[in-house]
Amino acid sequence: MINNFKKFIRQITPISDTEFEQSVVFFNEQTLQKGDFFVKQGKICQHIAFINKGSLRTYYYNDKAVEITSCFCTEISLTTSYKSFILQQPSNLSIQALEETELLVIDYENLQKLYRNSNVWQKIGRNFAEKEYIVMEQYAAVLNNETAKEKYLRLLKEQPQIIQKVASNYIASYLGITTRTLSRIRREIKK
Amino acid sequence: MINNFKKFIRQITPISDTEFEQSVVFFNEQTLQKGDFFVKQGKICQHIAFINKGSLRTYYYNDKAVEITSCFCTEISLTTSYKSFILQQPSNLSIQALEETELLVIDYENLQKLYRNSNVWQKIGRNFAEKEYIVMEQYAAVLNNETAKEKYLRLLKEQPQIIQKVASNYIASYLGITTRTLSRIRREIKK
DNA sequence: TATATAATCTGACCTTTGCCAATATTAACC
DNA sequence: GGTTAATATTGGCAAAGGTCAGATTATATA
Repeated sequence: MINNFKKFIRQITPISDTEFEQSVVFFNEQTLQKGDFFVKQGKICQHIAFINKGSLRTYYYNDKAVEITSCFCTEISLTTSYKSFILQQPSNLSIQALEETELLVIDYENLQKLYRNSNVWQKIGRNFAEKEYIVMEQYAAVLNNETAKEKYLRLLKEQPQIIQKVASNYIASYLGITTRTLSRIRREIKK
Repeated sequence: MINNFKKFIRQITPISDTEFEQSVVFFNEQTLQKGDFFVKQGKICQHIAFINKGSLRTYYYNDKAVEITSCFCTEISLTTSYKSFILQQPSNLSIQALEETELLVIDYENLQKLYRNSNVWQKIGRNFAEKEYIVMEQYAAVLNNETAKEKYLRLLKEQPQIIQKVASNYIASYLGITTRTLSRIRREIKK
């Protein structure tokens, strides 16, 4: 787990073994069972996690009280209820394990410590924010420009594992469509 | 202009007059006339700008070659083609002045210098990325959950100046609707 | 294996929005 | 002030996608 994390970090920026060792003590291993929550709506999100194994789903309730999946988080990436974490305000998102999931977790205070004391960690933090931005920009462009079918085909291409693993109502809300439409699309595609 | 910028920066993080003076030499003032481009699609975006006065519109062409407005940028905030700037790859966005606009501009190399030498600027950089992320998350949630009418009413409430100032086809594409739909909505609202 | 439970799919119908072309309105310019 | 060009609105129709309830399939449990 630690090694995977080190590799992950080094894809972002060089970091010496020494500095990595000194930093990694602020992280804790955590295992979630399927259905366990990493973040619960209404609570302030205090953690960022590196996903070593497994996957999670991020969701919220919109103004019409409909559950909307906003993200599927998979191995060898980071997850958090980012807005809540940044602003230290109650989360509108919940994050729930889709299967048994191994995490390496740091809390807000310790991360601020790393930021204060290390330009390397500042850079990692900025890099994470930048990447999250790019992902979200792409997601918004898709939502704004593609038809239901196009969105589904895109997901099928870009994250086929998700479609295998995940309930269809989750997929539908992630794509901004209803299960009825999803079902229609699936039938069409079979041909 | 410089003073507005200093105030703006100090809302993000404390910075001494000395450090600010030393940093601000890396920024250049620039004025755009209505219609001038700050960024052109296809070119690598080399700059971030503080908008002291005026406003700009960010747009791109989607897969169907339809022009889509993705952002309206207004006074006392930052603008850039962020993905292009971060990855130093050709921009799919263009950014164009909607009116005469005063900018304070820094280029990529100089900003990297500031990042390298200053934890304060690292923090400013991270903060900018975080904010952009939050804005984009909100935009995606709106696109995913609201009807054409709801989106329009939201814009009317949150950025009424935009609706005054901007051509309706820009507004429509920003909201992910057609001008036909926008026109229908406007008529409805008149009552 | 039978039964209960949950997930998915489908039919019938309805609403919203898109498309295209024509018209009206506004702004720009000589 | 009249002409031109750019913007905005509208009508008619078609298509995409939503709603809801019932049918079907898959999954879990006794």
